[in-house]
Amino acid sequence: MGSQTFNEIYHILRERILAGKYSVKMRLPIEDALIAEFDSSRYAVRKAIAKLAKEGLVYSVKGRGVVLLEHSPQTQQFNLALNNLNGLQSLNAERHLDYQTEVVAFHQQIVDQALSEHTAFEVGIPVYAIQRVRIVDGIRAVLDINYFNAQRTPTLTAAIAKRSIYQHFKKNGLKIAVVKRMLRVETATELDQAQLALDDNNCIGNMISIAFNDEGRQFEYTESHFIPNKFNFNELIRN
Amino acid sequence: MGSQTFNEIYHILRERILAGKYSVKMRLPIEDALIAEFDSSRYAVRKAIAKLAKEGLVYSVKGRGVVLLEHSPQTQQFNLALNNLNGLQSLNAERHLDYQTEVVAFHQQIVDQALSEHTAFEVGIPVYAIQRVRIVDGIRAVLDINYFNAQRTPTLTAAIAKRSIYQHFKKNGLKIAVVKRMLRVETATELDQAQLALDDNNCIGNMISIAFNDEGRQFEYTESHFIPNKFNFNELIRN
DNA sequence: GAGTGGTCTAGACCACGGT
DNA sequence: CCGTGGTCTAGACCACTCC
Repeated sequence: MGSQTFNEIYHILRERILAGKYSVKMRLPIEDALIAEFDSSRYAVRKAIAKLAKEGLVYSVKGRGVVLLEHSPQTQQFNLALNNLNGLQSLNAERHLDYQTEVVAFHQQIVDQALSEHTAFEVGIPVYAIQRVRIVDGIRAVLDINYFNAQRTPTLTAAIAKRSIYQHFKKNGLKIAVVKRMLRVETATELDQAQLALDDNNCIGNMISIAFNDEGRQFEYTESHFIPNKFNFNELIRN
Repeated sequence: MGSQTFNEIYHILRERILAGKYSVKMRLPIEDALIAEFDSSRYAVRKAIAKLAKEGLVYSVKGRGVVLLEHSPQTQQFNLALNNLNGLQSLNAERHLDYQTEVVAFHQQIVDQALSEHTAFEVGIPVYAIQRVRIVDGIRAVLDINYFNAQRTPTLTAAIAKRSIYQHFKKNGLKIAVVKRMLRVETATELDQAQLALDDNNCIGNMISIAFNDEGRQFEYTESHFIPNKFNFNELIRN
């Protein structure tokens, strides 16, 4: 995978940028110069630059060139992307926090009208309904409320839910193609108050995820309720 | 702009997808068929598909084809992207809420060590420091705390801050290239409690934005503190 | 093995920025 | 005007999926 032309160019350029090699002019060399240096095609060079741009390191201006973005320790921190598809791991996975999981509820049910309206699952299909608390550094930090389409996921058990559902999916050949996410701040419910270490806070962050397999079918609806002051979400917006 | 080949193909395919024209097979026609139909190059067709994928409508699988993602009213809602570069407008701009602005504070200052550490501005440079409350539907919903590099932005006044700073920038030729964002949930400060309609809630959402001009220079650091239960942020993650 | 998307090459012309 | 990135074409070969 890493031996693709554009990826090699990307990695070399990235290293040079972070080492400050282009910081005098605040510009990347022009495309023709990079094509000559790497003895490759324009396609590969442009794809490498596009990857750098997606990461927030550079910005292309038509008619002028490829500009480097200023980067400080603070703005660098913003580059730790939220691109992890896994469940809790997406929350500041880079810290590699140790955590335990407590399964609060585990059962199967049929989707009714009310559940259908917010999960987007069809009425009548069977789902696994799971509630788990994630204990991070000894703190009850996250309440995960999952609904998995039972027809599109391998068989689940409470024991699997205590370990890693996503690893279980991976082992059984379920491929996650796309996740749509929504973030909001909400007043804590009684369930949140009971399960999470909110201290004096009476609100939670709610990360709603809808996941699709590689056949385009939704197999998951999840709400992750998390305590304040602990988790960050990063995003990059390009013009 | 809209007459580019790939953009035309994109719009046509998008319309067909939303009209359900491909929903039987849950697939897009293969690339060669689209090349033939639109009498264009593979480049244009692939670029159109890439745009659909970025939007969360399709997903390409090597060796199989381009799969349509299931879309329901709920998952469609997730497509309203957070791609607006403007300040408050990025918060659910599609609703076109009427709002008023109250300028709470407006002054110039020099960046000291403490301010430098969280804004990423260099110590010693002059900045505009502005605090504004956004009153949405009569509710004090957002507290914007802005710092603008005075050397890289056109002259600002309190009157401009009451209207639109971004329109003022645009008129004066400042181009916003990239915005890096961070989202978190925090315990409300005394300032938040004083300025926002928090009711019984004691937390806020905090959207931190660092904006760069098209020369790659940071010109803005902003914190937008917003009340719970009112704003949503969407995101799409692809594998 | 046939079908399909991913990568790559070698060109061409256009649109925009700066001089 | 020149230099630059953006779009586009016409091909080629590779990697993966499915039968």
